Amino acid sequence: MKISKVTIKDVAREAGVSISTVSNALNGVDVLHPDTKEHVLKVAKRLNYIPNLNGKNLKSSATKVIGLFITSLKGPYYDQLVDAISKECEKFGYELNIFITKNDRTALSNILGKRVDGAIISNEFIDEMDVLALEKAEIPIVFIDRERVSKTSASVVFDSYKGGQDVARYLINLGHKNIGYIRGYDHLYDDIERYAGFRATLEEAGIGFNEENLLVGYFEEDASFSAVKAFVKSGKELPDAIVAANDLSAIGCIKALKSEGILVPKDISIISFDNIDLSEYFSPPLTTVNNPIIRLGKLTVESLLGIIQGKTEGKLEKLQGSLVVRDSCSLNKNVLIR
Amino acid sequence: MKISKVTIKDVAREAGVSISTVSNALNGVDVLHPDTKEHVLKVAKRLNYIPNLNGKNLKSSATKVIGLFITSLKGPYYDQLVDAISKECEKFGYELNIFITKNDRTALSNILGKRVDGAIISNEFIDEMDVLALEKAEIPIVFIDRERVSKTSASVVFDSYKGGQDVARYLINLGHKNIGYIRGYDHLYDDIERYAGFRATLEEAGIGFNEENLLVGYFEEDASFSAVKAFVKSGKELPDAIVAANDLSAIGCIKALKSEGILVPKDISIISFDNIDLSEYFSPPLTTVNNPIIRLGKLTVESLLGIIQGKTEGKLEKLQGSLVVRDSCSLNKNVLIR
DNA sequence: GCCTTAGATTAAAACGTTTTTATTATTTCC
DNA sequence: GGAAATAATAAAAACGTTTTAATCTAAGGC
Repeated sequence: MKISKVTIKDVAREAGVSISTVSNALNGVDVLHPDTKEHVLKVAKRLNYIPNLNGKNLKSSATKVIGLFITSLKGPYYDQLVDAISKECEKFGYELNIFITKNDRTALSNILGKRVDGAIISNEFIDEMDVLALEKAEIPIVFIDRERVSKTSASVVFDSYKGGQDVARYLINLGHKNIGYIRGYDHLYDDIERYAGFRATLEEAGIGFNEENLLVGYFEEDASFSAVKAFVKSGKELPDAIVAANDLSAIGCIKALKSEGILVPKDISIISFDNIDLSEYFSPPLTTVNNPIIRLGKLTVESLLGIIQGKTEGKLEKLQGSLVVRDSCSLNKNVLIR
Repeated sequence: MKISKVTIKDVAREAGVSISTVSNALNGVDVLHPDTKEHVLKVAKRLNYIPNLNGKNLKSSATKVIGLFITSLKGPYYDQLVDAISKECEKFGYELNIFITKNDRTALSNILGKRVDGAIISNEFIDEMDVLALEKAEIPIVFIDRERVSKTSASVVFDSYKGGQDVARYLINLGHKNIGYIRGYDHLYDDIERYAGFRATLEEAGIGFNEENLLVGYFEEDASFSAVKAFVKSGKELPDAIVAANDLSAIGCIKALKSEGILVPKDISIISFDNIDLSEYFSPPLTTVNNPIIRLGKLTVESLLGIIQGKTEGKLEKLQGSLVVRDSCSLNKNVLIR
């Protein structure tokens, strides 16, 4: 049934040489007579020989592949991130291998199971203990969802805390005092940091936060839509402004408001994070904190390759964003009147 | 430097049994005394043993992973597709492993190099000869970018030809005669089929096509924007309607027109393919052909697993879409006047 | 109590490579 | 022209598993 696969042995037999010679010819170890090398290569090609990677990686454990372990690829944020990472890997001659997984075991088993030379991890489900195991095994890793540094593991993150501060300050400067917040997932680095920065800044400014105005949108458009819709329907007093944990949430939020006849930014200001492409041509164009996703992706790969090649040790890099002002926020009406 | 990895041998030594016993215990081969099994498992856990996948797959070549070989993940279309595929794999206990590659060699080498049990291929760069090699090797494969069937390879495609016919008929019924077209990539199945269906329908209706109205937008928003912008700037007579090869192209097209003061659908009708989420809330909401992406993804995985498990042979499945009428098309003004 | 059988475990072969070491053939040196 | 160095190739060990075949021990059968 199963067609017998052509192995290095077959090539050796067909070419009339030993398997070591074939291996050397194929891997460019410059020790062979040019004629034999050429001959072997020709035979290998004729037989359509393709090396078994399991055999190969079993012996010489450099796979030349880096693994990206991520919980989801959905949405424009990951689009950009993955694209940047992929391009950068290609540039350096590494293969990228993406694993979508919420299950930390598949990550562990693929990383420690030596299918990759190094890993990029954006997977909050890998818990502290497993991270420790990875560090102990001294496998090159870059985290983009947590701050974690060792000799062989680095972190590249967006300075979300600073982002949270920025949006809070911006809204405060516009005269807003009653500010709501739509969180994403409260176990995610970016969500935690953004919210923390926001709250801290409010506190510094002596402005209170009404816990009733804290919604949850799971970084998604639909969930945010529902949450906001429900809030409005409940008849509670609307805040002057709302911070959304990411642009997608802001979009869901604005759509919900719109469906209830509430206008942005006239009746309420909305501000968010990421600056995805869509935020520019959504109506209204979103005021948002630019997240340098592409640079983050590039740096991640560079950092990882540095560790893999033994050139650098793990370190923490925190990338700064900047506020992109568009049309979704306006001065507080009360301030205007005053 | 490199920390020595714990292998099955270490577990065996520590547990005071042979490596075969460890292997049997770990893989649930029911031949061991329950007590030994339990003991071995406990030791393995204590040592944090994780099997080397290369060693494992070298011997017993069932990897329980399926590979997705795809040229790009960018854009909402692939978002949905990959998400559907991923969920379906998980459902059946298979690991999904995504390779972004324009380079057919990495695909070939990973598939024939036995890192996967089967492959889903959406990669036009894999040429006919290599496809033949894959079929000859009898490796389970499902193509979603071409029609190709053998005992171990299947195809699941969207009926793009029919889609092309549908949009053409719809525009003709609205009274349009001078119709333009924005193609994607003319080596891609969906692009070829859509355009062919469109042209054939025009011909049947006795309506000519002006080759000057054929633009190229590479399935992207930006490229389409530029192409349309250039067309308008050139001063050529605008068609009554334009078919865009996908929604993203339509969006770029509409934005370009808008920037030149041309209104959709008042001045010109735009129709496209895919029905991505965005098409609903873009302004104007797009009239487009619904592409059952999620069903396509599910069917792909089911089909592949059927082949892997030897239950089914390869077959061709062609999924039908349907026109979703929104606001980007209108009756031809000339018809109205008449 | 001996022989067979079943149950439990182990030893050894195999998977397809790379790499280290060994072998053979050729050249260089004086 | 023989020893030593060099070049070219091959043999064998190793990587970490699974699996097949072999061994050992205890249990039954008579």
